Amino acid sequence: MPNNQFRKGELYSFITGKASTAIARRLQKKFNAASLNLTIEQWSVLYQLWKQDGISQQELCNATFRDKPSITRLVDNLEKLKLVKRVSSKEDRRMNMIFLTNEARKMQEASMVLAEETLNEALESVPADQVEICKQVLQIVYDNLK
Amino acid sequence: MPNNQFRKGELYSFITGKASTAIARRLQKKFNAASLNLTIEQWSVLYQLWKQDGISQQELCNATFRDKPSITRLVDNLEKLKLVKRVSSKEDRRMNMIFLTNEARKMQEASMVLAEETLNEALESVPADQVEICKQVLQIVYDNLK
DNA sequence: TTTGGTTAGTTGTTTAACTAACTATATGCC
DNA sequence: GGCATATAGTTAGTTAAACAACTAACCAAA
Repeated sequence: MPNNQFRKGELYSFITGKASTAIARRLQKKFNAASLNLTIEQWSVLYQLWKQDGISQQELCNATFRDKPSITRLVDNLEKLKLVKRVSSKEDRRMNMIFLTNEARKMQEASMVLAEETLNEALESVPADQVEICKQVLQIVYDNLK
Repeated sequence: MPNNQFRKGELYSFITGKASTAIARRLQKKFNAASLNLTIEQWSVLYQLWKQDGISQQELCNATFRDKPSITRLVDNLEKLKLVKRVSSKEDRRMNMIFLTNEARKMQEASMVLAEETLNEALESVPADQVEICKQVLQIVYDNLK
């Protein structure tokens, strides 16, 4: 049974995800305005490290839904900014464990405030139960395509 | 009143839109498998032209939520692929009207079948009313941040 | 008619995504 | 021990996004 409730005209924006783009752009602007010298992509990597420091690049790939070359470059750029450090693992010398610097740790508080602020602005006037349903649908979509 | 029903751990994936990324990646794979030599971004431009041929680059910006440089480059690449043609307007010589070639017109049917197929796969087992709510929430999010 | 502001589009630069091809290390099997 | 295979990460090349600075054309008011 086809589950496609999209009229033709709506197909494009669901596929290309204009809402999440808009959220990312808004957050980026807040970062810039606060002189937080970070891209959203760099922030998404730091975000995982704030949750757990010292994980491997492969674990960052899984956590951020990126492939290995993307993480290599993001870690390159974060290292140039002196926000993370690669430390090769002693147990398995193929692996780099990625560690936050003190400077990166200091950015957590400010950036998380801006991220939550952005979500509040995005979800203004949306009832809580509808946000919950939306989250569930997006999760199922992700799982369906994984 | 804060509307933020996100536990911290979910914040990132809502902001960066892993679901829409997954949809785009799936559709791109279908294009490649079908030897449709198109990126999703190029397809999103053609999609607008299939709806209405001969619109300006500015109208493409609005329709695809992109800025002008992005559309300039996408049209550049589509022109290289001989899928569109720039025709400068006679009424206003600043404007380029973008027209599909015959080759591009031939791609509509096949690519739309793949796009709808992708959406059906993405939304499998999601009840219609929940899809409807999800669409509404994403639209509100977009409008809130516009 | 010219000056100032606006609109349409282009170019340059940086960051990132994706694919494919690659190196180096680890592991498991004979 | 030696070989095949898998895993971790890097490099190269193309496409695209975001931003700033730019050119060209249009338009309106002095």
